[in-house]
Amino acid sequence: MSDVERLRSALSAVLDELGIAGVDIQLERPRNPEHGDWSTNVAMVSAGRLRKPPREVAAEILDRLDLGGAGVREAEVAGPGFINFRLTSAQLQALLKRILEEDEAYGRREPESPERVVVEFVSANPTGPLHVAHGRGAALGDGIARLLEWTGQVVHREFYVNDAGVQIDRLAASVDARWRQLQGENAPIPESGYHGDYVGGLAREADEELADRLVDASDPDRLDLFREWAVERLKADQDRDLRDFGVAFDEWYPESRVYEEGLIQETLADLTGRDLVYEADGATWLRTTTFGDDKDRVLVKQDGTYTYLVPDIAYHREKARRGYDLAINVWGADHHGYVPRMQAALAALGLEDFLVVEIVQMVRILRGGQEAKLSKRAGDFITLRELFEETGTDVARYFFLMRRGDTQMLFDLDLALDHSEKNPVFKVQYAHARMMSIFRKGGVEPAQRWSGELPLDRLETDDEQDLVKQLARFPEVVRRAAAGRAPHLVCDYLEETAGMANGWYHSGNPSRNPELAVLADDPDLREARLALARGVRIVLRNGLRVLGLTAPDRMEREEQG
RNA sequence: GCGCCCGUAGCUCAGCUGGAUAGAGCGUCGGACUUCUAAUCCGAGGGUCGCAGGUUCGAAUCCUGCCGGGCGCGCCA
Repeated sequence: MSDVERLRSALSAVLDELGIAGVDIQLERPRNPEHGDWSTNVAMVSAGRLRKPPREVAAEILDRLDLGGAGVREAEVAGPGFINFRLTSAQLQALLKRILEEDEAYGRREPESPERVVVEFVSANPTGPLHVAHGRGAALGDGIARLLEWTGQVVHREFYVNDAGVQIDRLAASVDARWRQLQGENAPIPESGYHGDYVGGLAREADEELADRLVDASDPDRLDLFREWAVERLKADQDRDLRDFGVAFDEWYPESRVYEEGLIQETLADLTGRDLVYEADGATWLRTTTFGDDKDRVLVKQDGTYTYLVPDIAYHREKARRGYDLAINVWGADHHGYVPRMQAALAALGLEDFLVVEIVQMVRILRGGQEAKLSKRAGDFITLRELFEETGTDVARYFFLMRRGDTQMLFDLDLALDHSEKNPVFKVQYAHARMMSIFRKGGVEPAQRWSGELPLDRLETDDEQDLVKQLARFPEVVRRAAAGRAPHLVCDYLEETAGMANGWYHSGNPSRNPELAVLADDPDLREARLALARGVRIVLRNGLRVLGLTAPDRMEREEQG
């Protein structure tokens, strides 16, 4: 049982005695250390029900509380009626022991009934290289997936491949135009086509790989060849870019499968059966307004073709049929207006609350204080690969994750390329490497699991006790980040933890304060501090893993010149 | 015009299921420093939380209205 849980159950018992069971017990860690390790507002919340002033209620609660049993050293009524608690040092030692015992599992949880969650992200059209905005979606989607895994959910990472739409026709036409140019024809790329330099490269490669099949092909056959070849080729490129970025999908679900497996007809029949479809103006409409959309939506256009909504509904209906409890989609900001109609359509199928959409806002890249936009390769955007090859994958991922996904972000390339501790990624990784360095220096095997008794009562300084409390917060940070699908909370926590650990380490610089050094002469003190260093190491490593970053044993010095 | 997101220190951003004196990093300023290999460390200054109302014992946080910025509002995808 953790420190909070002990305290919570003790408080709960008292509330029972007072006849106000069921009051929501909020325990929080006060910002101000003078307010103790834990603080609760239960007295203020229940003052109304007891018809007594909050401070009086607080005093009464304290009177009945079994402090020792709750792992509390002292408690006090403060301010308008807060009750502040300070933990016993035995309780602090127990917290650290738990970290050392759980080691690689510290911060993980295993719920009784795990949910099956499909996280769909990136889902870029296979019409060109991935750019930085896709990178943010990739980092965030994978970060959310990892958080859910750490909280015990069963996660499936899925990429929806739009291989059947108009965009693909345009891609094929663009490659075809480039190919005909190679044959000496005057064949301009269609206005609505793809004009990036990479299309020329595709045409040349297709010419080599498909050579003989192209020569005799009719115009429509050649377009089909290009369509099929280019989609496979670009999909493979995207997959390679993502893997090199540390993101691996469990499944690439092609839109064409929705058609091939007859899901369109099934879905339309399902909706029609629910009396939610009607004909008007020569088109077929879905009554999404019944489910909160601001207007009804067309399913089948006047010309008899489907709107993009149809395959999308069919696809998400299929996700539910595949047995997932929850679908999380990470979408670009340009699709946010699409969320209400999609959710309305799913609600129409009895799938309300099945789909959660996380919106990823735009990324601007800042280099040398100026906004960078141009890329030689892609024409009008910076590719994801260009970015992470320049900064390294750890840095790029972290920078995307350290901001909330739903706000626009400025990606400061100068800071990303800075290898000092100004760069938050390196600050955290240095702190980890620093602990590993101490282990090497101290002749300790870091992988070895802790067992037996440790003289943890020797951790007496404020820095040390604060650090233990900080490490104890980690599981709660993971839980909150997962619940809010907000990896940036983990980044904030890691930076704070690294800062505290670095401060602790530096204060023990042997040239200044040898008595504070981790590797102290006193064997017990040394052992206790090494245990704390190991706790720091565990939390930083696990935190970096949650984010999908490496936790280096040592930092490589930059090459000269 | 309507909808969504945003507006917090010079800059980039946390904090937003209401809680005690609003935080971090960078930059600035002032001191130290050559190691427990570690590309430094310590400290200081810096805010009408866009504006105005409202709810509340208590509002950066919730509600309303403005102002400013971004995005979206197709029988396009």
